[in-house]
Amino acid sequence: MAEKVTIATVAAYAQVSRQTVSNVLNSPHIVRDETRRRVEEAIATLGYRANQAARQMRTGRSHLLAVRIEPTRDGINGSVLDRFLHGMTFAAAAAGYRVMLYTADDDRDEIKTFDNLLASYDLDGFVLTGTDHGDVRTRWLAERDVPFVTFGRPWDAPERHSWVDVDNAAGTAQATRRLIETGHRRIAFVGWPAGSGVGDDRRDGWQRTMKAYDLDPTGLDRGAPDGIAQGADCARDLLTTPDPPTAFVCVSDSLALGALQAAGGRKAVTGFDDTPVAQAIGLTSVSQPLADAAARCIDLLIHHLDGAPTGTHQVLLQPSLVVRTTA
Amino acid sequence: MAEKVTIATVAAYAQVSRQTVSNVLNSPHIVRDETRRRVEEAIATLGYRANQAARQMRTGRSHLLAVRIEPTRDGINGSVLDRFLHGMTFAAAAAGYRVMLYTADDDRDEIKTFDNLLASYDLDGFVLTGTDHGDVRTRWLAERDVPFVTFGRPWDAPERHSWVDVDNAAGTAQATRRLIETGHRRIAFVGWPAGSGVGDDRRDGWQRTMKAYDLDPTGLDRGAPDGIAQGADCARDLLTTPDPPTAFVCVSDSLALGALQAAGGRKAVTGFDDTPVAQAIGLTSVSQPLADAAARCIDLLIHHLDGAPTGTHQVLLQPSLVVRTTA
DNA sequence: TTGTATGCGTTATCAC
DNA sequence: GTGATAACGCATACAA
Repeated sequence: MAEKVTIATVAAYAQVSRQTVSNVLNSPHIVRDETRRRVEEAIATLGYRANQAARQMRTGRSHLLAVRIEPTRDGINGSVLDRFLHGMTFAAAAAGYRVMLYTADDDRDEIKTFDNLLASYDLDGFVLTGTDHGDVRTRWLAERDVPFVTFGRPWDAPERHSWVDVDNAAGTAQATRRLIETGHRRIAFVGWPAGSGVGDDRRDGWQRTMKAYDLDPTGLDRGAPDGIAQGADCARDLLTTPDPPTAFVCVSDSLALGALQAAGGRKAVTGFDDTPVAQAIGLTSVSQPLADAAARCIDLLIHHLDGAPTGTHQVLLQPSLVVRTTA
Repeated sequence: MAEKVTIATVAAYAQVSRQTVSNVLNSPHIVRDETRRRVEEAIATLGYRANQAARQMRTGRSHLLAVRIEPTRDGINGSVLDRFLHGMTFAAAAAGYRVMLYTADDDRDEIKTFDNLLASYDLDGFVLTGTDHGDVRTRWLAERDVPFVTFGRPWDAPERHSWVDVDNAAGTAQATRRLIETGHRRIAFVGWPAGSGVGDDRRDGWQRTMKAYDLDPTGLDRGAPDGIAQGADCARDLLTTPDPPTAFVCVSDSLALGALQAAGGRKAVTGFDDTPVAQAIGLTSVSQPLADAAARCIDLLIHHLDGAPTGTHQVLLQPSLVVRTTA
């Protein structure tokens, strides 16, 4: 292991005081050019890197951001978080921050973890993936003035805090439009039961587009919990109606896969999230710009950290339709 | 925000010196029972948690572990890392450690990141997922006495460092046996090109099992880079031979999916990794005990950190075959 | 512009 | 068994 090189080491090497080294690092403009060059050269030669722990003790900032990692829930949607995490880590590193992981069983447990993380590691901020109606976690954080950004907007109060989200409605609208343009008229929607902000938003996009083209969505709407079997059930149910649909816009790749199986491949189907499953079976799906979303989350969070803590910011990103063989 | 509660706060509340509080935390046995109880009560009442930054400055240990997060490579295998990360984070937290993420483009870049992380954050150790022949990363870490554990064994020198791995050969052996027991005799292997430790190991499991049952594997072995199209190509190639196989043991779910498509669903197929794709389409696949593997990695790493740095440890875990509809 | 002194919260060394 | 003191590496107010 290389010797530990501190500010003192650099100072001695560059023949200046420790303070001057600190100035070069934190307020370069107040140091004379020639001195600064000498110090910078010493830093490079010695390979000096500031010790975060010491810096944190002094400044109270850890340069650490936290995000929760969830167990792959229903299996099919796990890669979404994966891509988001990678994007976050990359963007954070570019800004001089690091990402720390934590797990939690539920909201109450997560709040307990917030408390621990804050007390022990002095975390600078949190990125929450997803938020519910009346989220207790965001309230807890806000009450304590802990900086945070959510990926997913708060449905009950859009401007309460900063968030980044994908325009879900635009995604399903795009899928619906594509189906209409390729000749379909009876286009069904296989979604989640009403009540989830994201699901309702995606339903809206389908419904509005249908109406915009003077197509009647009545009776073409089904809702079920996420899952392949549920998607198949919904599709079968729709196919047995008097005037059955010729295409399905689905709220997730899981439901889409089910619909695809039920339809025997003879109907057009679109999914949502562009998961590996969609890529594997050639399912046309709405793709979220996850790396971009992650980067914007980091941007917003760091903006909160660095700049004035005044006001919140919202970012709405556009998804894109990845056309494959099923639509 | 609650007031900052330090050792001094606790000491004042419990009417003892700061040092006594520290003793209660680090060497409880040398403190008188009654005093210890009083201090512990104060800690609980005040909700005191040790400040990691300060502790780290003194002890040189950050209680931080790092792991690399990779961009979902070929799409289909992303969830494996996801599950592993969750398991790591969970196990680490239980032992009082936290997991930090980093990204890297290649080995050289990763080593640079090691250096930065070590210098800036005083990381306690690394978990590397996967290791190649003559891995420069493990050499770099070993040379500097940085504790690390790999998930995946070093193929060139099995006992050079501590690792946790899954018995790949046992996995394909199990799949092959299952196919033999259900009546198949011509069982092909769709693998990766020779040279990758993992791929060769999985091929061995198939080959050995065939021979154990007096079945001739000659001519039933194909190798291709990972991918659905490649799997389909291999399967088609095998199916046009004079005595075509009736079943395919595949080295990955991607290749298995391709084989499945090429065989038109009329042949038995098994995959490897039990990815969401396998779950979605009902593909029989070998499942790795990822949460367990992650926990063992953490165990080994912390053992290195706490205990004597003498000797290395190896853990080989058994995979299990998840039987679905394709075999 | 540069140098000096001080404290962040913790633990280790030493007297008591 | 307990309490004072120093030190970890850094950044800031202040004096030179």
